Amino acid sequence: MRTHTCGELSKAQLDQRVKLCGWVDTVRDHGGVIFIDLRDRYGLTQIIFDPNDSREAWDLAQSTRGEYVIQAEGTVEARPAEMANPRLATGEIEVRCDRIRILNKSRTLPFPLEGKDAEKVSEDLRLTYRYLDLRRSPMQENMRIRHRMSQAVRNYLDQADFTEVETPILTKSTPEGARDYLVPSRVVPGSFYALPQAPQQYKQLLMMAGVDRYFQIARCFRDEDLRADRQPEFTQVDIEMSFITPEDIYALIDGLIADVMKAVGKGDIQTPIPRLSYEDAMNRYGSDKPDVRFGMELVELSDIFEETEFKVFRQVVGQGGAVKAVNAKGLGGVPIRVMDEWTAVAKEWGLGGLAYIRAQDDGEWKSPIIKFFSDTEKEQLKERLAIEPGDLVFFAADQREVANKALGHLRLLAGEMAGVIDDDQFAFTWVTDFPLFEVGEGGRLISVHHPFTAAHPEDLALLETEPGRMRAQAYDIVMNGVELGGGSIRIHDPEVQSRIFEALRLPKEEIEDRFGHLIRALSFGAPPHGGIALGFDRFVMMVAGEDSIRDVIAFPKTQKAMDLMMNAPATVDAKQLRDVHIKLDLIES
RNA sequence: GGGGGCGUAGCUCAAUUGGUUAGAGUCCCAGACUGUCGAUCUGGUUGUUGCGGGUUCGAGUCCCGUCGCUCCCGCCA
Repeated sequence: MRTHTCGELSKAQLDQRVKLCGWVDTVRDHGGVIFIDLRDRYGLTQIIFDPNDSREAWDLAQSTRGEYVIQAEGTVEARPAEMANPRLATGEIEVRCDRIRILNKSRTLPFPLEGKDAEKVSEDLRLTYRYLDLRRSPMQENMRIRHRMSQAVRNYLDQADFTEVETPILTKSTPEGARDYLVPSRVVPGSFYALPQAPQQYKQLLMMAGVDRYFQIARCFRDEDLRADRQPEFTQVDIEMSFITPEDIYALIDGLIADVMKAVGKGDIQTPIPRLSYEDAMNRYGSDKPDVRFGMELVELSDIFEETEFKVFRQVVGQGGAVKAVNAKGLGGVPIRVMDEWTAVAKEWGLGGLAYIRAQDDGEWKSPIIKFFSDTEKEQLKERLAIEPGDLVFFAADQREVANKALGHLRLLAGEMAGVIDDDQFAFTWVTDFPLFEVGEGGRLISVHHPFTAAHPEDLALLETEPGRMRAQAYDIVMNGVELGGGSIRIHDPEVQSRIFEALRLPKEEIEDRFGHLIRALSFGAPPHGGIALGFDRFVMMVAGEDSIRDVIAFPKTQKAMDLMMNAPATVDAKQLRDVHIKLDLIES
């Protein structure tokens, strides 16, 4: 139907007879000559119709409207120099057409695809007519970026001798973790499959199968509430390897990220990617996913205030808590109103309040608490925080975890306000040595990563005594303050695995029922193994410079997990329900 | 489950802090125009102010409920 695409013609094809197909982007009708911008995925080409060339074609051209699909035939001509359009790749030429076929008409679109309003169209409209939204060039570009990234991942892992294996979508519900999406069984009444939250157990079983190096670009499903970076179905680059230590994972992923970033033209990533222990990340950045594009690190001050006159600080230190602060360089001039907002944020994250010092340009400190500080304390503060005129210092005094987290959030606000976060920079970091357990309600242990995670070799002995202090052989990869992925070395000893399940206080029957196959598999010569999973949608989102993964997923769902285009989920026929043995008794009408 | 924001013409937004007949740009329709590329010019059509109640002489505006979209907390091993 076409000899060329709308993106490829140039002076190289001068005087050639060509056929183009595409969508009518805009029509500029001058009464005589008519200009049409013809668009396809590859670009935009100006085609012109002159009544003197073909009255018939000119008439048809005049009847076209936006988004009509046409085929046009004509000759490639150079534009006069002053008529060239430097903003178009094809801007030096145009196609003088004497034939046109209208392949399909289009109703007026429910929203504009181009122009100043196109970027602001409400998202529910875009989602209802997603196929139209996807015609927009930013969306086309996002789909291309995603494609290039997945290709780069496949190439890299293929060259590293990985085998891509598909694992089941219809699988089994496991306790803990996210809520499962369930699929009723027709053949076994009253039984349900679950869609995988991740191919976790399958990939470990593949190691026991001797696959040695597995990967999958895997769809995962979690029935939890949505966010800008969370969809009910999402994609992971899922990786597992045998006979490895964390170092092997770091090296592999460093290389993978560098390759992928290169493939999308985002330059050279410095490898090895720097590492931070979980403890350091929390102490220095107040987050397990630190944005390391800027400084403003958290500074320890507890020792300075052990015996201070300022009661609030002294008591916190006396009770084993921490006094810490951040020097938000150059923000000394922020209005009190902002400090009030930040105080509210501080309280949301558990602080009693937010003390601060504003170092004025003349060097004088303004602060509600400074009167309590001795000269020595002030001197130590100034030195340790490197306070200069024009700086803003804010303090947190609380239990160490609370102070860290609160300052971590405030640090991000401060960095943003100071304009020190470079949107074009991509800063990766590993966070290592996560704790194995966190302590939940009633002292109950919960796996921080998942219950198959191996403990740090030195810490296994603490399992029955101080499990809360155990470190895991678990790691996250973080990009610009966003958790890109995480993984761990897995337990390969069935006895250790059983001890962990017991420590998690899972009932014996449940362990057998839900994890029996895994423990059994471990007992048949399971190799030491470990892996990682990367959140592919987030990765693409960051590279594409979007704020939501919805913009890098072709057909995403709304915050209520609805597909507005397909109108899913939806009710089904009574017969379909009978087939799967389901009766809708609990729905209140 | 909780907190915040938004909902007015096909689209993007106004509408004097309760006051006459709800406007603008754009899109769309018609006409004019042979070098535009956000074409231009002239004219025209377009409203259940998300929905349902309430207060009031009077509601886009205030109150209650509800629906939808969105951001966040909880949740997401």
